[in-house]
Amino acid sequence: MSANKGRGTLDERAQKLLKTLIERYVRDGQPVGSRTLSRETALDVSPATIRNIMADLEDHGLVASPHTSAGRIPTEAGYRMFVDSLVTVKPLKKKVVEELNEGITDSGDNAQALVANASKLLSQFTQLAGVVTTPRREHNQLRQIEFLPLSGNRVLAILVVNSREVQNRIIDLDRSYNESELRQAANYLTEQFGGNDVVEVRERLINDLKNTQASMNQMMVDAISIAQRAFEAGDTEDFVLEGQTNLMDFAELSDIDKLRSLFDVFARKRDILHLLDQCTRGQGVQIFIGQESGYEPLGECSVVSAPYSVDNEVVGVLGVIGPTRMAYEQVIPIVDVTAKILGSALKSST
Amino acid sequence: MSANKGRGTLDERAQKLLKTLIERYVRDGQPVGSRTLSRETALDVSPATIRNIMADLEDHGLVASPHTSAGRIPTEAGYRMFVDSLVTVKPLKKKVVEELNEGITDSGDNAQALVANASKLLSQFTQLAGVVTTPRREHNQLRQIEFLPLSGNRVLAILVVNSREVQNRIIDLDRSYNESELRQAANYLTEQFGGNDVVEVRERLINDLKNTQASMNQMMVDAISIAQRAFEAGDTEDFVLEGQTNLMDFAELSDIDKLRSLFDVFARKRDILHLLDQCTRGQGVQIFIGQESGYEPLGECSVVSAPYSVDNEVVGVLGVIGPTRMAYEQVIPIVDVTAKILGSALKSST
DNA sequence: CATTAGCAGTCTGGCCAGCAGAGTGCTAAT
DNA sequence: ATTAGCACTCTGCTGGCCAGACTGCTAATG
Repeated sequence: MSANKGRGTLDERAQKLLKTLIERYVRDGQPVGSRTLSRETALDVSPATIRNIMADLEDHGLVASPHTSAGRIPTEAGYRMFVDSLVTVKPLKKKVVEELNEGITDSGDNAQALVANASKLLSQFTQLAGVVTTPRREHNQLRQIEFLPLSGNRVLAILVVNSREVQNRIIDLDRSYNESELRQAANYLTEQFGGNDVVEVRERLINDLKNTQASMNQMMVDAISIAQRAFEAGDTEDFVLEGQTNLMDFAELSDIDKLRSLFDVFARKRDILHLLDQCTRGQGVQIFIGQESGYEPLGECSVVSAPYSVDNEVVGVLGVIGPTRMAYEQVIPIVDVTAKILGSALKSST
Repeated sequence: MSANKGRGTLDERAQKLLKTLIERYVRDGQPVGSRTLSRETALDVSPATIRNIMADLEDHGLVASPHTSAGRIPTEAGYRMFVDSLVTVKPLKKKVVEELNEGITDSGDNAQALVANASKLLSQFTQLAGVVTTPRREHNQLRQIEFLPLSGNRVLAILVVNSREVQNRIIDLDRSYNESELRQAANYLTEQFGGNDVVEVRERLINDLKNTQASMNQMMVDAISIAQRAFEAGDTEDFVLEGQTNLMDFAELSDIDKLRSLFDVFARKRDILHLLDQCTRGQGVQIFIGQESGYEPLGECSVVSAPYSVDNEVVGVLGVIGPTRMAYEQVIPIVDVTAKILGSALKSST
């Protein structure tokens, strides 16, 4: 038994064959036979030899045949090996990078529009479904607070953070406040905490309320309790999915039931968010192949994702979702570059 | 030739048969034959008679047969007649109304959440796709204006309207303004225009700028030109679509290409918005059947919609989209009631 | 004269056999 | 170790066949 058999490492030739097999299979979706493979490679070996090697690859669990007299198709393990060590990512053409850059930069300057556009571009350029989580900074600088009285004991709190994001929340209070009370409270808070991190502000608020309650006048106490309520609910995390209809073109998803459960997962959002969350750790492009994601409806799908950062802080994840049989060597650089562009676009708009 | 033949009006018996034919066809999607129809009705006529009547109905263009030896299925004209004069809408059960009511009312109190929930409920209760346009009032009462300086000549304008909606826009100006200038301008505008209708404010702004420019001090001119910019861009109208995956269960849409073009229309949004816009005129439930919508991808779909109002003013449209073969007698009251509930829910949250 | 029974005609959908095409695994030769 | 050759197998397509379901027509009926 020679080195390229059994559980050992793979022959270089075998690797090369696996690579071309996957590339070929990705191209036209048909199981690849030995004859085709022998013609495709420059190795100059006969189909018979290829058949032997294919048997080895099958032992390794890297390829499989759908039935006796079909060619081979890659298994998930095969794809895994491919993306880990075999794939040669083509650097993107300058023109493509420019198009991406313009597409994102030109999309107005609010964060939501940038994100939506990035998602659209991802789906356009890859012909898969693009997905981008809304940015979510650890460090949100509080700029200003306003309170407006509503009916009953309710108050509309408006927080301006990071100089262009506006959040507003309705808070229920224990008693009603008039306009001037609220204005005083808002001014006090803005003065006191403006320029500080939101999380930090929240902590200081909690402390202040506990420790110095006695020494503060009623207005400040009120202001703080109002503000505390306003900070309670964190931002709702979310993502923008575009081009999901692209997925309907793939034969492996033409089964309407599979497609439906896939779309249902998208609509439910929770699972996808959880999955994307995992991509936050680690930097650079990450790939989930098929079952690796742990979600059944994503069974025959892969996720290629990359976190994007502003000021060296990871604020979100973007990527594409498509069938396991996708052109990784093209998708990977697109995801990679888009993440970088989006990151800097968000930065420059701050 | 008797009264129920040719282009004349329809026999009562013929109408009854058309009705049960449609009800039956809606139920199980199969062409309905004369034998079935004779058993289904209490008319006590033989299949042969039914066949004669069916021939009449076919002359009238109300039913058609897919091929020689199949039963009949309703045409679009048939459905049209059905919904116009034949259908007996069952009033909803109290329990259902309550569930709808609670489902919408309990969904927090911002408008966006209410709308999203209404859409979800529509899709749940009908097993079709639910759609609700975001409310858009003619009369938006301006409550307050704030300006915050950004980098360069840009300013973040925050408008509070109708006491709980907050809009913010970034505007480019011809020169930069410092914080105190902006505050003055904001105060001036809020004082001057607070409580007025946004559209009206805009008009007054344009006039003021033209007529009295000379007599105003620079600050006011600045304030007005800033505000004018802020009012320029109208609200972006939009809709919330839920449960589109429900549509994948219908046999008439199992063709993946039809499904795709349908979903593409949803994603493009523009056409759907235009279609829904048409439902604004006229009150009560409106129905588009198949080609009537004028949009090709909606070929085999119907839209059942109703406008919803706050304070007697129509502010949006909601409805469901599903295959032409849908249970109108159930869908119609659901849409109707949901529109009313959503309207009053929006009112009470003002 | 409307209604009905009966009958011939027709279209679909499922089933099966047969066949070409593609590819494998094995064996024996190089 | 590689390769040529061969027998074998599995798919996908085609055409024929048959049962089932309806219709439209004609002639009979109250």
